[in-house]
Amino acid sequence: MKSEKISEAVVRRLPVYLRYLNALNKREVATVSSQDLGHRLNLNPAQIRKDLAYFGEFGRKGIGYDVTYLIEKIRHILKIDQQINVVLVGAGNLGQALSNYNAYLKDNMKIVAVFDALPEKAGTSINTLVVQPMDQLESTVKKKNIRIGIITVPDFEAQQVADKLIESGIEAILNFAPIILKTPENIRVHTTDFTTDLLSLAYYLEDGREETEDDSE
Amino acid sequence: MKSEKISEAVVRRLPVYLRYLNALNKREVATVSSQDLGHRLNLNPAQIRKDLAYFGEFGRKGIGYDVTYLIEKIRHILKIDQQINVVLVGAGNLGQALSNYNAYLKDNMKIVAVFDALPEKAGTSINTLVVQPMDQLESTVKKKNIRIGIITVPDFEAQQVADKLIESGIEAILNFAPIILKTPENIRVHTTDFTTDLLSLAYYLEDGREETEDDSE
DNA sequence: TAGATTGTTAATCGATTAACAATC
DNA sequence: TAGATTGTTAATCGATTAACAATC
Repeated sequence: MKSEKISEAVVRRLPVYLRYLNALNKREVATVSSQDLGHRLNLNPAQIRKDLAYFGEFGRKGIGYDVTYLIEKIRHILKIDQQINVVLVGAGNLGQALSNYNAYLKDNMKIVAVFDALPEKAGTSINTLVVQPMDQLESTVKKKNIRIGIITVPDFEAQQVADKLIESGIEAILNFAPIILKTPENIRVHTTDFTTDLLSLAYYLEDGREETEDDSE
Repeated sequence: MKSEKISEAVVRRLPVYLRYLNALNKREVATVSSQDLGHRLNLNPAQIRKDLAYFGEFGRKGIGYDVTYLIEKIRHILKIDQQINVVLVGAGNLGQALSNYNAYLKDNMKIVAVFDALPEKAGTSINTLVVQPMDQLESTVKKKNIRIGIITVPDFEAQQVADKLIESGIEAILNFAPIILKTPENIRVHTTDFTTDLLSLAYYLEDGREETEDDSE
């Protein structure tokens, strides 16, 4: 166990480990080696061992990692050994799609409220949740102890919504609008942008141009 | 202009540059410096210059970059100076949400067909597109010259759908299912996973534990 | 004991940033 | 000419991978 700063790359691999460990657990596999994990997840075994070692000594030499124990540890590291409540702002198709993931997120994260800026959306239902108007955001965030906000509104509304979320006391934001949010530095923001993903994929298309095809990977 | 291999990090920044350049263009800003761009996009100006320099000399010393010229160049690099046709498989909420982005993607990428594995979905409509059954995939991909596939099916179907897409002649895949697809190495795959994003955000929550808060960033 | 596998240090690799001559 | 800004090389930083002693 060392007290180095943990890079974001490491943190983003933890949920990937967790997912596969959960699958192993379901199959009642008791133990897994960094070798196995690496092979399955296309990662270097040394990297996996190093990632985990940032947080403690979870394995046993000669044996590997106990699956249920490691699950427990990663859940603790990710702070999802307690339920984390999430609010979603933007009750459009994307918001609706994401709220379907609640089942997947049984790892103790849960979307517990949905808001929309359009007053006429208020009162409609998304899955089991009733869409609320924005003026109830702060009170609901506080009442339900909501700590993470998801933004699925059009880009021109996103900054305003982010501001309101932060004002309401949210600690982290997952932003689906294709803009760079201005936020205080104690608020963690991840932006995930479908169009960026898709446009960058086009780069890798083969085509009739004189590109050198030394794309070694 | 050098002929080094371009890293994925560089390629993923190009659409980000493009988006902001388009915004500048709309505002009829003629010229932009790496300084300006960096400030707006939270990137180091040297990095922006270096990224662009991989592909050519697009700027003018003492002046900066001509906005419309740079847009043209980046569009060419990303290969979206021609229309790229995209197929979406999985007509659920997420598929529907993504098909709404067609308007955004006016940069010459377009979702031109939607498929679903469930026979009863066939014939229903998503935006202006009629959902087709899977057995029409290959013929449609060929007929419409579709080159990229988006997978928005449940995780247990994703590998199968990927196989079919590849068989049909697709060159790249954007995968929204939380699994690691096995694909031939000439097929480019980007996986984007909502649950990974959300779980990794939880790590950054402040809480009552003895975490050292040297999270310097 | 022999074989397997961890945790960790050292080596490598790659990406970001700084610096600056060239030049508009 | 003076000021601004590029393109590019060199320096720095950080992340990944290899190697191996410790040990189950």
